[in-house]
Amino acid sequence: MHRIGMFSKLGKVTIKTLHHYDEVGLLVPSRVDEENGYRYYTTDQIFRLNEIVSLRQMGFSIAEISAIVDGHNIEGILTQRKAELESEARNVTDQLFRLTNYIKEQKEGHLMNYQAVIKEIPACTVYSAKHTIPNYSALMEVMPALGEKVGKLNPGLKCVEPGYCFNVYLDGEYRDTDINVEICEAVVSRGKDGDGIVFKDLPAVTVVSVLHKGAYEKIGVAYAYAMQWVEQNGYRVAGQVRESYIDGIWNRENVEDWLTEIQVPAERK
Amino acid sequence: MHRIGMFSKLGKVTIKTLHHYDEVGLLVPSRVDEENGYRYYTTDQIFRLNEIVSLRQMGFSIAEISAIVDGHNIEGILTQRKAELESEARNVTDQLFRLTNYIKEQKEGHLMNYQAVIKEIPACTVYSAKHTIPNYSALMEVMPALGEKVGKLNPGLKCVEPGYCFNVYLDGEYRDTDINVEICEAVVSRGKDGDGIVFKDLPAVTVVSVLHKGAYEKIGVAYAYAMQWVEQNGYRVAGQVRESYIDGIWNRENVEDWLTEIQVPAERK
DNA sequence: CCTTGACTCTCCGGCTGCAGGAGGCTGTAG
DNA sequence: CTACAGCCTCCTGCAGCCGGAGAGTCAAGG
Repeated sequence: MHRIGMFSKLGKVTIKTLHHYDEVGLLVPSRVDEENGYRYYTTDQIFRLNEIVSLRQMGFSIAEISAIVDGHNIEGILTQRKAELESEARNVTDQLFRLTNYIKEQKEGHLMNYQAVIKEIPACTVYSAKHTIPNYSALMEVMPALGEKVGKLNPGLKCVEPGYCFNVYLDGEYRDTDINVEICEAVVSRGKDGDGIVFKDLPAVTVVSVLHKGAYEKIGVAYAYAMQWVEQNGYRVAGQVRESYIDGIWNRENVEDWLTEIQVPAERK
Repeated sequence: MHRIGMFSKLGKVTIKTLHHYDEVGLLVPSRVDEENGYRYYTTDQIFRLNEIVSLRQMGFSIAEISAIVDGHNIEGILTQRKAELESEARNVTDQLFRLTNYIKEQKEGHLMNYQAVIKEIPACTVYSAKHTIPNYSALMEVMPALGEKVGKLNPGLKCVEPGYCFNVYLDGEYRDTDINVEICEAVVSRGKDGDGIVFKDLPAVTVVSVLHKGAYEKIGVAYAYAMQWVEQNGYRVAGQVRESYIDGIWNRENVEDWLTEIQVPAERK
């Protein structure tokens, strides 16, 4: 029989840890003196302790270890932990990727105009319409007109708050004339289709998001940054890029205050 | 100006998170209504939020992010985080290795007689003596005799508690006759060398530890297990193996109760 | 026999980054 | 006028211990 200090040296764990394992019932001393509360352990309990330490070194939680040493659902717990570890491994590699990239950007003296963030866009219902417009500035005429048309077709239809209105450029290449674009705006419920307007339910999607502030002319840089980020950080483009309008002419006078978000659907390579 | 709910949707973070960032001063609303305490955020603050989210996705702590966005010691924090991540990556790979192995052992129906654990053996002072003994059972005569000899040479010298007494087999191959062995026992302080006895200060060392219970005859299996474990889990033997005696004939009558620990100094490959 | 010092006990608080919930005020739409 | 959503401020909890306070215990030395 060893007192706790001796036992802690034998097993090379701290007294606090032994206290804790006692408290949660994972490793209960074989005898506790009723008078003074001293804990006494047998040499044999080293085995149990060793098993616990071994499992903790594989990253199992106390609850899981309790189940394992009691023989409950061992296989399930092991395979689950394995899956967890694999996902952890992916995460760490990802973080390392991003960090390395970030450090490189810093060193290159990039002005860090852009910050890429991974986001989950929730599922939503949108109305959409495809247009061919002569040039980019024509967008600002088409969009309000489309809003009105939808309003007439579906009186009382409401957009979501905050607004989520985005375009998808359908051309396979860059064009500054005769641009094929699909305009989408999120609404709270479906409405009637018609007159080129179609309602759709979009699933949730993971995107790489890059914010762009200011005039639309320079938005190409934000696109470039987003695409490069996706490539350099081990992702792959997994859908159509959305250009979402947060602030614009409708609520800001000053062009410098306009705010646009590039959303690139992405998944891990 | 957006209220907190709106802003949380814009940035795709929870209200709780925004509360928290406000509390720790990382992202303070640009205006707080004095009457009702409502928080108001500007659209511009999305940028700051984005930067914070981006850094959190790389695994920085709140304190580190505060320092980074305030421009304090950016480079140091980044490189430190990188080192952390690299060590995390190694850890996860290690755990995965061990777990995979453990699962395999389970499936093979191994009786799980042994459990390997990584331990840190603290630095200690030992006396040691090299012997050539005719066979293994002779050990049990040599060891007590050695203890007495040391005691005479250094009266009052004390061993550490709990005892740490181990052998190192010096032969490059297995032998069951004329065995070269070094006997070591940890003591609280140095003493006089002499008569084949040498005091040494051993540095701390990381070992893979395997416990063996019962007679010494079958200890070979424990050795085999330990060595195999080292190999299969991505480690490399980094020193002489120690065979440490925890319980034995001196305190247990029953051979079944004897307890020995194989300590294989190991380092990551 | 008394003191000292090493051990042990039981609370209690803290760490990280929020989440969840209670209880109560606010603001707007019907 | 009444819902009802939205917001506020506490307070607690999580996981696995660590650190410390305050107090009792035990064996050895003077």
